[in-house]
Amino acid sequence: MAIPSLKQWQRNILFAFHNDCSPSCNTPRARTLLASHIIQKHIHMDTGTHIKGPTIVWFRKSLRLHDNPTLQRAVQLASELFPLFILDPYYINPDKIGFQRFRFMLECMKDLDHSLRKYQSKLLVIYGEPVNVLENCCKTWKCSYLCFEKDSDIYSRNRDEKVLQRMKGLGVQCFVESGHTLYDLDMLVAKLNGNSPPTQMTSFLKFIEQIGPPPKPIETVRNIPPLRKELLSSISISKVPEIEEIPGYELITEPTPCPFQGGESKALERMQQALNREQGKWIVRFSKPHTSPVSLDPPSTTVLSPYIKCGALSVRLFFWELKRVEDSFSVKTKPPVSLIGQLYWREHFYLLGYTIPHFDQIQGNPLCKTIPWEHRQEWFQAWEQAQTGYPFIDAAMTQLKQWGWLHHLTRHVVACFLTRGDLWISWEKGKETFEKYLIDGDWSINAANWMWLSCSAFFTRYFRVYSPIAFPKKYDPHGNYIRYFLPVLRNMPNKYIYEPWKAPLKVQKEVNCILGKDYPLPIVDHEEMKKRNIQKMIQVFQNKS
DNA sequence: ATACCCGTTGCGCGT
DNA sequence: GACGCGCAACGGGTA
Ligand SMILES: Cc1cc2nc3c(=O)[nH]c(=O)nc-3n(C[C@H](O)[C@H](O)[C@H](O)COP(=O)(O)OP(=O)(O)OC[C@H]3O[C@@H](n4cnc5c(N)ncnc54)[C@H](O)[C@@H]3O)c2cc1C
Repeated sequence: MAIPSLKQWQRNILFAFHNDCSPSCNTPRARTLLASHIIQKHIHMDTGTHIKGPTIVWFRKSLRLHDNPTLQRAVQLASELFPLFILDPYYINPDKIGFQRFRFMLECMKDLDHSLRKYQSKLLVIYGEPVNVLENCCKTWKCSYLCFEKDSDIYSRNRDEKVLQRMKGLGVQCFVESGHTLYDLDMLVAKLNGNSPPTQMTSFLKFIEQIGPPPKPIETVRNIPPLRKELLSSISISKVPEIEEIPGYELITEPTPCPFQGGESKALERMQQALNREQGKWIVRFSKPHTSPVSLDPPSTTVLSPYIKCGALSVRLFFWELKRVEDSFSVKTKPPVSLIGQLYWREHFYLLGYTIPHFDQIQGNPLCKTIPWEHRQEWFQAWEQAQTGYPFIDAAMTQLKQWGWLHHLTRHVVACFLTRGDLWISWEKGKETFEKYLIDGDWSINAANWMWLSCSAFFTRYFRVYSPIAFPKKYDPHGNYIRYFLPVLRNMPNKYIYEPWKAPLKVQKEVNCILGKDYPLPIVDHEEMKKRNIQKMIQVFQNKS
């Protein structure tokens, strides 16, 4: 297949756009509603006062039909519905979004498209700067309404602000619905009564206890109106692209297949499997700190994070399904270690990301301790490129790129190693790497956890340092995890699998792995760096108090 | 004001 | 697959 260049691709899309959307359609339009205003209430709001009109539902996250308040709102308003996804050039860039992350998102889009087609509709996919794309679409389709889900990260909030401005000018009324979090974040902010948000889990739990449980999921939307014929039959404008068709990704070949496929149907299936595991006992015994970082088939946690991140799975649905299972048992684990507890961690970090300025960086972030990290490019590269000489670290960084998902404790070990444990490099750098490669890469959660691990916020006991040797050895004495991701070490004897530099040359030759040639020597001495860095931490904490 | 409690997930050693 | 201690002493919340 011929791969179009970025320019060609844009041209094709614009061409298709003009051909498919002749302004001859004669649909009702609420011309009286000139002022665009945001309605931030949840779904039960009365739409009876609004005349039906052509409506765009702009999908960004929430790539699902179930429990989707934004879609429900759009369907209520629509005389004609345009399900739209915009491929924003800001994101569509292999330096920002890695192969697996982008692949996963495209699979979610394809699944959504597939579901929409059952209603004679489909996902309209357009490449371009969102504000301009939306303006074009609204003009061409003579839209009265635009519906999208509330987003909380900085880029999205700025983008959405610009969109609202532009739509106001066009007289298109916008509806912004909460849906990505358990609770509407603005409702939580209001409940703070001007107090700063909780920074500890125990305080957060008290805070939401007084609010009560999150809303129950709403009915899956089933009355999606058909898409107008010209658009439905057009191939060029609408097709969810293959990853090879995207400029910049065409030459990247998938290293190994990632075991996780995107999409709402896979998400629901995966959730069901988790709920049914050991007839629910797996759920009620779940205790996060006791799950194993090295189990791969199946992993010891749900791996619902990439689905939740894309909104292929609703957190409220997951919450209430967990609640249902828990209610049928008398003995169960509790937050923060339980699975519901994990959803509370997410909510907690979302609220912080929403309210704390510059949450994703050190500068200007009132929660983040300023630690004098020192950037060493060769060390950073060794970490990122799985060349540290510590097999567990390198195996983990290989898994990050191949699968786009790591167990929580594996994230701990590599994050600790990069920052306070060994390399003394800023968590901001590590966060960027994670953001790029993780299929569940999430602005708030990623930043919060990096601050946690680096003792920059929330957690301060800096003498608790993960050993890249002792920690994984507890779970995996034979190093099977390492052997799986680092084939070069596959035949290393158990005795040396975590510390191959200790293998005598004779052994190295026998197993065809010469240190410094086939596999790197360790870039630092962990014991030495740990001692030195704890001393640095003592300095930092003394100077501050 | 001050002391004390306790926090999802450390290590290495001793018992 | 248990637990207690030193490590050297964080910090928000509560009494
Ligand atoms: C340095 C670092 C970076 C991280 N970056 C991300 C990220 O970009 N995106 C992300 O989703 N998670 C991130 N996490 C949190 C956590 O590691 C993952 O959410 C979890 O491993 C996902 O696997 P799971 O779905 O099997 O989790 P489960 O244990 O099955 O938990 C269920 C859900 O709860 C939520 N959750 C679980 N753990 C956390 C947590 N610690 N904080 C907030 N929410 C949580 C997730 O949505 C997850 O899908 C990071 C952790 C660390 C230490």
